[in-house]
Amino acid sequence: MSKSKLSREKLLPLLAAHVLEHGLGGASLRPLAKAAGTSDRMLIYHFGNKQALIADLLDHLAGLYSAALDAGMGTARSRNRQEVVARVLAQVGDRAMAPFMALWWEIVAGAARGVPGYREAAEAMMARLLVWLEGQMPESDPDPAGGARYLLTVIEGSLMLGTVGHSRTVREGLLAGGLAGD
Amino acid sequence: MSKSKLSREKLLPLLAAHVLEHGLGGASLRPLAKAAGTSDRMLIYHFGNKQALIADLLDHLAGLYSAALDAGMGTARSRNRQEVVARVLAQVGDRAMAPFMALWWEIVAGAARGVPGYREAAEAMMARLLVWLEGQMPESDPDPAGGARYLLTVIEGSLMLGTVGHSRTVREGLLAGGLAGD
DNA sequence: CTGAAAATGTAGCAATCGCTACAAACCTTG
DNA sequence: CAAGGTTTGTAGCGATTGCTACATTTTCAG
Repeated sequence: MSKSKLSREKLLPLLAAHVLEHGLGGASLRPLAKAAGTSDRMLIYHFGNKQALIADLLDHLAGLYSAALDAGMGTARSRNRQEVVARVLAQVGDRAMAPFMALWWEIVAGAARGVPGYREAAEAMMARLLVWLEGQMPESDPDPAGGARYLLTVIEGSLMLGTVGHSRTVREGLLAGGLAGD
Repeated sequence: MSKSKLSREKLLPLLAAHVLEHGLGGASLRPLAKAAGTSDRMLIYHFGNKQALIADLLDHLAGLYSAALDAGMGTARSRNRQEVVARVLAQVGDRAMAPFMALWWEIVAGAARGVPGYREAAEAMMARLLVWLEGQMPESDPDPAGGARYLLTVIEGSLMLGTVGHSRTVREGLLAGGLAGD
């Protein structure tokens, strides 16, 4: 292991906090370093270059994301798909998750542009979310695997429309699609 | 009118082309100017400052977006919701729309971070897409307005998962949700 | 204790950022 | 043609970018 993996893992949480607050795209070495209590000099020393730093950071953030998911949702099973959608949207739309959401769209944008590492990170995060969603499906569900994929699609669409100011569109759409309580 | 609106509208298509190709976030004045055949000096002269330029540009891009939508889809009505989803995904997932998609996620990311002008642009673009979608609904549909909102949610979720490498998840989800031909 | 390796500070480089000061060219109106 | 506003080129400013050279301190194994 080059350059002591330990130091990097001490730094990552502080870097992640800064990125969650200020965004990923505009993050430059000196502010990042200040947030982590070091110098740009040391960030390069530990991570090699900025791109490697971002890659490590994305990986770390993916871990934080799934941890936040698990922490936020109780273990009680939902009784039907509508309840799954409602609960997930309620949790993920929570204020505490807002920095993650903002970061998430930045990652999606990076993936769409082909920025190195972004698509992999996004894919991993969605895969994790999908597994987690499968665990949230009602016991009585006839097709938990397919249903989870279906709900994931609907939920992500809802989140996007919500961040863009179309919460009302989402509400009416879920109602019409039979995915919201009437 | 300050600084001749005409000049700005001559510039906007060229600026838009550059932004569609190279992204919005990393766009800086000098490359933009070169793409438009001017100098950074003149961009500031015509638009006042970069933020105003971006605002005008977002508005122009929203126009391009809806024009591309209308141009791409024929006038033939779909027979059911599955067909609407399939056709819209086919068109919007087309190669020609890829630059728009990449730009779109950048706009969403900006909206989520509260960058001035982004949320308004995104909201307007989704509103336009929604109207357009309503016009694409099957004549026999029992609830075209609600259905369009529902399909918009599903479609946008599908697009996001697609750009992130989860096309397979989308396929299986649409099938399970009764929104894809079996 | 010693010597090598790891870790860190200080300074700075070339490039780019948005933007501006100044002056010259240009075009319109009288 | 003259005057005055509109448009443009040139040059540059101060700040920031990722990164490096060089020297120094700290740490740890023998």
